[in-house]
Amino acid sequence: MQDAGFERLLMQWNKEQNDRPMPWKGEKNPYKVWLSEIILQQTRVEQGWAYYERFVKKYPDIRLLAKAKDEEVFKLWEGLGYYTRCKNLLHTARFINKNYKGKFPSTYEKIVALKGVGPYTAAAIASFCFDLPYAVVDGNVFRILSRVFGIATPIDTTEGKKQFKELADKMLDKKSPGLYNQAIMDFGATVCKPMLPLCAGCMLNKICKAYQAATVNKLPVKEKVLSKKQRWFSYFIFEAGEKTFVRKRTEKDIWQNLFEFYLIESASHREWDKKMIADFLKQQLGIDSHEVKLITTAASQQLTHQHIKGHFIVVKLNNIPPKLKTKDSLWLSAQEMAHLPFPAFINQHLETKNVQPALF
DNA sequence: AAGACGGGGAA
DNA sequence: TTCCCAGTCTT
Repeated sequence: MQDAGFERLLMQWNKEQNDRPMPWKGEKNPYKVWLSEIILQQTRVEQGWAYYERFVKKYPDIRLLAKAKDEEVFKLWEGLGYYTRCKNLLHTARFINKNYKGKFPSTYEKIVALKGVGPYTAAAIASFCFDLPYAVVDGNVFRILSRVFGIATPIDTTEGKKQFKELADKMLDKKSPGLYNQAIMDFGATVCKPMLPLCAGCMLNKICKAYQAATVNKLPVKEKVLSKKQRWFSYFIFEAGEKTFVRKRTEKDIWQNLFEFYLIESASHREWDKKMIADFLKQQLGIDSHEVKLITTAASQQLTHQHIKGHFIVVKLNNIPPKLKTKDSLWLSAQEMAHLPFPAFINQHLETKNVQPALF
């Protein structure tokens, strides 16, 4: 395939027009680059920015991160999503601290072997920190290459991934891989954007196949359509004295390692009134005496593959029922709870003051 | 090869 | 609402 000076034009754009400041830009410290790349996986720069700064401030080096308590790190990650990233972050920090004496590995093979580090992240670290010739292939690169070279191969297929990776490797500026990788991602984020790309003023529009064919908004091609699962969560917030019932989500599901209240899940909408609550508490938990303080209106949150809806029901108890004294249950004060990470779905309820009691 | 995994911003 | 984001891991 004719490259038509893609690399030269991209680097020219970078030199003349790229003005995109980011806290990790130009960073050579592999710990900080690694941290930023993990935070930025499937996450917008604007969303990850403040998280990166908080992490660097709290854990200036990998040793301090390795020695931190799990809950403390998860609390700092709270709200960022994809929480296995946080789990792997801690695992890898401790792994490097123990096995590499705190020194970040400097070869691609060793970097890509780290938990939570795939081909993209390894290429980013290797090129930014060690000037190794590995091309990053992220969402920006798929989009730019498919448009500039007019490639309609679906990017979410094995064949597509292979084709774009080969092209990306071919285009890479082997003399300055770090600069090139930074440039192509900045270009994708600021010019060759997913929606409303700035084609008119684009320095590459003369060589861009999609621009010439007016197919920019058709590329890149994705084959799969994602289906969404509907779930309904009824959260009972049990309060006994100053303590609230809380448990850790350990099952293989969303929000693993985060905390929550007592959960009843149903496949579809479930409405509660005082009588249903009384029956449920009596039959399932052996609770005789209680006071329903609040039944919220439906709360809702969109996730990528799921749509979560549900109620929060605040119930005041006179004492802690035996059935809620299991091994995985915690009864905590508000202050203790404040140190724990919760899903955004729950935090949005906790922070919302406009919860209005349902009529009952 | 397909599915799972969050949350938020923009259109 | 839908799409997509500096992807990776599991099944």
